Amino acid sequence: MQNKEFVPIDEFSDMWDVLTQEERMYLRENTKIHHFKKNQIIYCEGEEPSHLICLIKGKVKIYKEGTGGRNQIVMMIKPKESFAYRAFLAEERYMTNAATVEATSAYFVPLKVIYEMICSNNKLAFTFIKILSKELGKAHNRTVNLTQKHIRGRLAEAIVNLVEHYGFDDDGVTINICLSREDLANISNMTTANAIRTLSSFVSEGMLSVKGRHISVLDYEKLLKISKIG
Amino acid sequence: MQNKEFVPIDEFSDMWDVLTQEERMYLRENTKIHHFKKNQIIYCEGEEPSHLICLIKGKVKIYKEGTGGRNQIVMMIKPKESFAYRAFLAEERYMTNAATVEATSAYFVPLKVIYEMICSNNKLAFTFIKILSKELGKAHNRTVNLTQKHIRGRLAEAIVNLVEHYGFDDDGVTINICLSREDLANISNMTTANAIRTLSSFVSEGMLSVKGRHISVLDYEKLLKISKIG
DNA sequence: TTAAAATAATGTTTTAAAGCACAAAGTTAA
DNA sequence: TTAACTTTGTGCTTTAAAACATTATTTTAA
Repeated sequence: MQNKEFVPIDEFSDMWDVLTQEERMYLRENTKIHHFKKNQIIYCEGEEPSHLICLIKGKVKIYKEGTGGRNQIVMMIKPKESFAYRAFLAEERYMTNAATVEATSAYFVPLKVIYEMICSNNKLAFTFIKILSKELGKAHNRTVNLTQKHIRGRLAEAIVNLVEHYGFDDDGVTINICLSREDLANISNMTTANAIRTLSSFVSEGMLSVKGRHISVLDYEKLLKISKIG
Repeated sequence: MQNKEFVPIDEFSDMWDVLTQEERMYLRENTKIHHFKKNQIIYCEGEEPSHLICLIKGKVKIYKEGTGGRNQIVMMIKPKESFAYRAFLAEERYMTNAATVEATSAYFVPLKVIYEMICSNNKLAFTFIKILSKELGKAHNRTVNLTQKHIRGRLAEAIVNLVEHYGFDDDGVTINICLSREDLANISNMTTANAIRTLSSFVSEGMLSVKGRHISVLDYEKLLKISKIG
């Protein structure tokens, strides 16, 4: 069941540190690995949740389809993070879609295995409580940011969040994620044309430099300031 | 510690059904009751969370202060619901403010008591997991609704949500909550003037009738349709 | 290696909603 | 019972962002 290329799931992400040796084995036995190409859909709104997914490598966007084909990205996932479990825990169907933004490998754990372990291991239950509480706080923040800030503030904040989440490449300035202008727009709640325009003005103001989809941050302080003022 | 006017907290809200007899006693012994007048602030952004609050009677708004004095109401609380615990579970300070919208009584339970019980009672942990998961789903929905729908859709949706949450008075049409136009605007992400205007047009279109702050729903289907189309 | 498609870039027009200003009606307080 | 204040209601003006249109530039595929 385990792939020899990869370490076992319980050693990969520290969210499983709280498991007993027995539980770790149980988790390993029930974990499978799946691979996805770039821009592949992992799950869709309305489907029944079946697995917790823990990213090994690659990047994933979680988004909701809005009116008129405009999507809203509600969160971005990076390696070691898990997703696709919320709907199950709420006893709902998926309310979001998940798609890769680059080639991706991930552990798949049946949600009933997760459920059993949450029921028998308090510490794991608390791990989920904490993750969900933090996510809920972020979601409230995002709502206010996206509804009250102007275009420049929204894009600046989106870029700041990408920096904080994915960090920089070895050069120390290039953000370690490549997104289309459309995805950038869907994170910042604006049209693609406006994302392009606003990104260009950030470049001409000397805050960023852009090479295709690679964004480098030249003046982080200024970016932060714009993201706060709105 | 208990007030004779009110039933014990564990009998009042069914979220405590999962507690053992011993835990119930422990909960009761540590619960106090507080009373608030209309428009009183219960807690503020930045404060250290100390108590879980369970509403006995009255209504509470949870809101974030936005730019330029415009607040965003992120949720409304009704009797039997609990709040003020998210920040504690996420090990953060409050990110929101809470204020009464009418005279309110509430149970106050120290969060360390809640923490102890979550750690010792898996079922209670799961209760919180489920509540948080559902809230997170709602928050994602709200984000998309508030960012993508137009004014009429946003207000219609806000009113639909109020109906679903608070229900009707005995007459079967008047929504069982009275909010200022400003609060209505702060739920639907618009200016007060636009809330007033849009509400008036809903009235002149025969969907609603309004007497001061009392809103009656005359054509729920139409309201629902507008809330969905945007 | 050309064609087709997707993505990026820019200019122009339109519009939804904010901003502003002011009046009327209710409330609260002195 | 005035006065002061808050809330509600409207009209007018401005503006931020969407919508639309068109042209480059990449990327992908045939």
